[in-house]
Amino acid sequence: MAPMSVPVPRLAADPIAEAHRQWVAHGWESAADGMAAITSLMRAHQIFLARVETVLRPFDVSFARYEVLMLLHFSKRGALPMRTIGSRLQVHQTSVTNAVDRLEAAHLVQRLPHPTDRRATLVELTRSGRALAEKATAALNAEVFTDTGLSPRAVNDVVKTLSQLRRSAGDF
Amino acid sequence: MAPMSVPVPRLAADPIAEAHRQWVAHGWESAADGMAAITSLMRAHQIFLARVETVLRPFDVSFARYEVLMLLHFSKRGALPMRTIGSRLQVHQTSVTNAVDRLEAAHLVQRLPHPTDRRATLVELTRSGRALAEKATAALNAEVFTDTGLSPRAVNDVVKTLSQLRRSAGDF
DNA sequence: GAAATTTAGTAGGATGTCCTAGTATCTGAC
DNA sequence: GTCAGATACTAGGACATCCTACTAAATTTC
Repeated sequence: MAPMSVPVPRLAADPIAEAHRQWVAHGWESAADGMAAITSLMRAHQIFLARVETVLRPFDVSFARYEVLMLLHFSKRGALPMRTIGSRLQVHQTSVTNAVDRLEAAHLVQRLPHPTDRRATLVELTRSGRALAEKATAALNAEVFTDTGLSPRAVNDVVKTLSQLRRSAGDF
Repeated sequence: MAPMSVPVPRLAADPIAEAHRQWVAHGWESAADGMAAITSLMRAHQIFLARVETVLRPFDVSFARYEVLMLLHFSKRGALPMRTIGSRLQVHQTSVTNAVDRLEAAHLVQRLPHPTDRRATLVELTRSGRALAEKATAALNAEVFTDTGLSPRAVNDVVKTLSQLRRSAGDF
């Protein structure tokens, strides 16, 4: 942190506003707003992912693996087929294989044969996996989710707008 | 695409709305909205990144490398120090090194010694790099940015809300 | 009932991101 | 002027994501 007596250096203008101006200057008015929206999304994602990963680091899980744990935590039996995990989280099967490999190595989940479909594999939360999910959630709630840096109204707007977007993209 | 006579299979409910319900059910009301907002952001990011990468694939550049090209394209001399690229794009120096390595291998940019600071390296857009930036932008404008799947009003709201957020996160 | 197709999961590889560590150079305090 | 600390960049490694290709098992078709 800079001492208070030292003026904070002038930061450059918002790079996205700058890009928007460039888009307009090049005659791409009709795409400028969309470009700004998508670029904003990319940056906001980066910012929040970093925050979340920082909070999760002491628990030795990534956000991707945390999402798997929570999905299992919320399921009736604490177990789901790999494939189901992939569709709920909207990630590629191979990403699920990767995440489950690591979770299993950390004894947070365990692979079990599916009782009726021998192609499928069930992923089951272990006792320590469930405990970790709860502790990590408490930390995320306290340190990230409760105060996102946006007003409650803005938070709601973001959720609504993006859910409209996800729906139009076939997310659900 | 499914023929019109075949009913579209019932998709599961929105997974984020479902997670929100779970959060509330577990007594985490004060964090539920923030969780939903951040999770929505993650999904929206994933959706748009995939769209953008699909459009850029024929040009053999990723979105990360495209951003570097555009930054150089918009600079006065078509050249910037590595470090400047990193701060403008808000990515780690090593990510810049990685992107520039690949862009240079594709002859889209070229590394030059900095005239006054021998520690620094200038990255300069080549003729073909500039041409590619223009063609890729035309494709992105036409296929992604002009129609994001959101209303113009929603697009503006997203930009405004997220810029407030980026500012509070120190993004500019 | 057998063959073709679809589905579930894994393996290997590419890309992008970050982190830590290391080298070279510049800056500023003394 | 020297030397300590800051700054610019690269190297190597950990993760996460996707893609293509492959095996095994279930389902559909005929």
